Amino acid sequence: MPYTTNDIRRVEEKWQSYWETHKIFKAEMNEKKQKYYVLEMFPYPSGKIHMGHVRNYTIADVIARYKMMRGFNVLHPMGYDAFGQPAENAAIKRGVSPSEWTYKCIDDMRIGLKKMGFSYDWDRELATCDTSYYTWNQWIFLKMAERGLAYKKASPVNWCPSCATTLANEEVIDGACWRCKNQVEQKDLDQWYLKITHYADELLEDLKKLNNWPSRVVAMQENWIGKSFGADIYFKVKGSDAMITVFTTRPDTIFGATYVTLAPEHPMVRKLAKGTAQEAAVEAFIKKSINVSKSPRMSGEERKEGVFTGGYAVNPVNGETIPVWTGDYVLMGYGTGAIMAVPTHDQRDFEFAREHKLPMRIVIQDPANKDITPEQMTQAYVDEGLLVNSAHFDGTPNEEAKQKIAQWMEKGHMGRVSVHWRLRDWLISRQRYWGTPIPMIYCTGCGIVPVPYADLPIKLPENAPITGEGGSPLAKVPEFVNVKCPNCGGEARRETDTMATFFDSSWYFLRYCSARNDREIFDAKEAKYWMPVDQYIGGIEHAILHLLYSRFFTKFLKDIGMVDVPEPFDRLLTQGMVLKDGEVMSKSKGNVVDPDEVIAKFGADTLRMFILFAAPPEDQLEWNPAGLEGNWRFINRVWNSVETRYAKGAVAGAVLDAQDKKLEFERHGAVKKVTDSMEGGFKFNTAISGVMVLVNAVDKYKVTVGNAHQQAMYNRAIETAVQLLAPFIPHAAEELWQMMGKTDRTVAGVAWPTYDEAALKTDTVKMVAQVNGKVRAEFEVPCDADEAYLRPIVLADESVQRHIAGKEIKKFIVVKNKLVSIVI
RNA sequence: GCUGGAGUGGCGGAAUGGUAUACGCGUCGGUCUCAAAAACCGAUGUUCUAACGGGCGUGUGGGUUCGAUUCCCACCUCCAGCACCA
Repeated sequence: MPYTTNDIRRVEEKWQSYWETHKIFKAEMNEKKQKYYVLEMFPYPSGKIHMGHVRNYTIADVIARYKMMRGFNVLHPMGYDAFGQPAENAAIKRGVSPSEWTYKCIDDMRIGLKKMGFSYDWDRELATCDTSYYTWNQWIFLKMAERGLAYKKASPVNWCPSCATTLANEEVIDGACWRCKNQVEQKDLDQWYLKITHYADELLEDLKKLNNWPSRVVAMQENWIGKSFGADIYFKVKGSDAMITVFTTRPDTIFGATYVTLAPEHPMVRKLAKGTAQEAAVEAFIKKSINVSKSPRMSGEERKEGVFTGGYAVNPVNGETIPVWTGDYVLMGYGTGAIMAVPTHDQRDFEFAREHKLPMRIVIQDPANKDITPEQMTQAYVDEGLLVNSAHFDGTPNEEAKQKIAQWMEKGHMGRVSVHWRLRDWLISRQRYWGTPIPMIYCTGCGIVPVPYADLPIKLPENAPITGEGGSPLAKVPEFVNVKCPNCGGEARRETDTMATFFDSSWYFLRYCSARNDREIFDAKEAKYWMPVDQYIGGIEHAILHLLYSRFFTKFLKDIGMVDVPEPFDRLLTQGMVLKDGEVMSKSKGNVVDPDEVIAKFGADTLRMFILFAAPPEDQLEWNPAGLEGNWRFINRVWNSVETRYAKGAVAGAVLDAQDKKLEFERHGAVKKVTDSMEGGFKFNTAISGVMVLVNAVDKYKVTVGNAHQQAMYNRAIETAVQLLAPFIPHAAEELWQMMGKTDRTVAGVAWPTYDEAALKTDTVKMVAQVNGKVRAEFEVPCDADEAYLRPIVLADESVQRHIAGKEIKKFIVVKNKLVSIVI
């Protein structure tokens, strides 16, 4: 009887319900047991689960089940990243409330997750839009505000006119909104920021601890934080007391500075131009540069535009007077918004200088081209060399001069050694409804007053008009806005901005540690036990922001004594995309495969197995219906083997014949292979192939009718195969386990099989002989045979003889149990 | 440009110094059947040869080694991320 579609449905429903009612996967703190925390990046509840979710969570589930069989106390929770804009869009489009829409989606997702048979502790399920969760967002915000890490600042922000909201720098991609792809504008607004830069050094330093993260993720974070060493240099403005501070990573080139360039937004630009012939030109240039959204300015392909400001500055190291320009290739947001231009040794300065006919001076000599003049240069010389035209530094190697000149300037008050970062503070204000209200109050008398902790939570009002236009919906709810000042009792207004949703996902892994705690954010003792997350699994798209923010929050919560780990995620696995016909599966491309349909036909086990077997977890996975059927066939073969050839109660004898030994060899070998594949970085594809090899051997093993010994040998081998398959195809494994009469425990709770090295040793071994690196013959020889034994046998071989052909043997190399290499 | 990764049969992939292509898919042949499907058995890198046997073969070119998919050097191609960050 094959494993029919009806069997699949019956078996899968049976075991899903068994696991749930018996709370097989409930996690409880137990100091005596070693814990293992497996976590997948929780989903945004937008509807049903898709193949990307299925892959992500199947990977996590196999790890969780495997670790449980290995005896760990496993925490494997699930929840929903439930605040966000799609809920508001749905509200506008369909007239349902964001809350109603979101909870409906959560219900749909939960059904999909349960159908896959994932081993979650459902008692810890959470949704970030629940008041019981976002209360603690507000708590964290207030704690940060107390320490000056949450602050309000008027500043130019990225404004998406289509979404009518501000965006973090991270949410602007090539000058467009990451969500709606419309052009982003610059606008001055009062906004809340989190001071992530306070942790810049720690966030960078501690990357060294993340040895079990993919190197590219670490590299991306390093890049994003962007620490640059160099010097700030002070240029006096000619004819005034004003000063321009520039930042450079190349203080060794200071004697080659032939002009200074300011970002168009730099406050000195207008001051310098005032009253000069350049005033009108400068004004026009500022207008043009600032109004143009960031994208063309940042694209790097544009010609470098700029104008002379009309002012001059003095190079502090040589007293030289040089012109001050403003140019669009200098960014206000990095460094000091001002640079010293050294066209001979910086490609951007070189292009700008050529474009605007500015002077150049060589200060680092190209050893291969010593006599070149600036006029002959076709590009900046940016490699190493000795300093020239640099007063008493002439002849110094430039790498050495970087430090020497910076220190010399610092001593002479011409500048100072400095460090600048790319990382900026995190803008979290959103003019949106479906998010956590920021717990702040504006009082005309007292100014900005934090909501007292006792007044939390500040609940989202249910009746806010959501139109997608005209700013924050909360501002249109008078009962929400109008409030008494907690300080003086006078009339006051609530903050109507909500928090960016990345805030919610920056600490949810901590909430899972005690998800039902209604007295505090989480139980510190539970967090101490469960943290850090041992294995985190998710998409590469979160390599920078989500992971950086989570690391930031963990460091903050450590500083206030809530957690004791410096980093939240010990190991990180970034799973690859699911493709169909070479393209990423997506609704917009119309090439999605619905997990539900696959489950209906082949079952969740087959789907799980296909996804794990078809590619290593980090690689892209090409959807392949034929492969899926192959995996279904395999499950069927195992099912048939148990159903038709397994017989309970057989007892093995003590003596093993050659066939028995071969089977035991395969059985122990498979345990080793699967265990090694799991331990060595979760190579599920090779783990599964290991079980397939065993099943092939089991099928070949012959049981003579009535031979109890052989029956017992057979039983043992197929039992091991089912155990090894339990993490991968849990439903079928449970059913087979039961069919084999193992009713005292579920296979999910049974111990992972072990192997015996002795069983992997055979009496004889096949060896090959190479002559000059080419295989010429095969031999069956006793295990561990040495050269004295092998030499006469190998040399007597006809094929070996032919290839030696009377020539002198220079070397005779024996690699134990593998090969003999003869060199002639 | 910078950073990270990858290049192996018809396809997904395996092997991290020792018989390249495990395992699966596909294809071909066979058994069973009135027939088909399913299932099972066998073959399957390429090339020369009637056969026995041999040559070639892991992106390209070098190197180290008795032996290289694996280590080293140079290059090519592709993918991903960042990008006028001074």
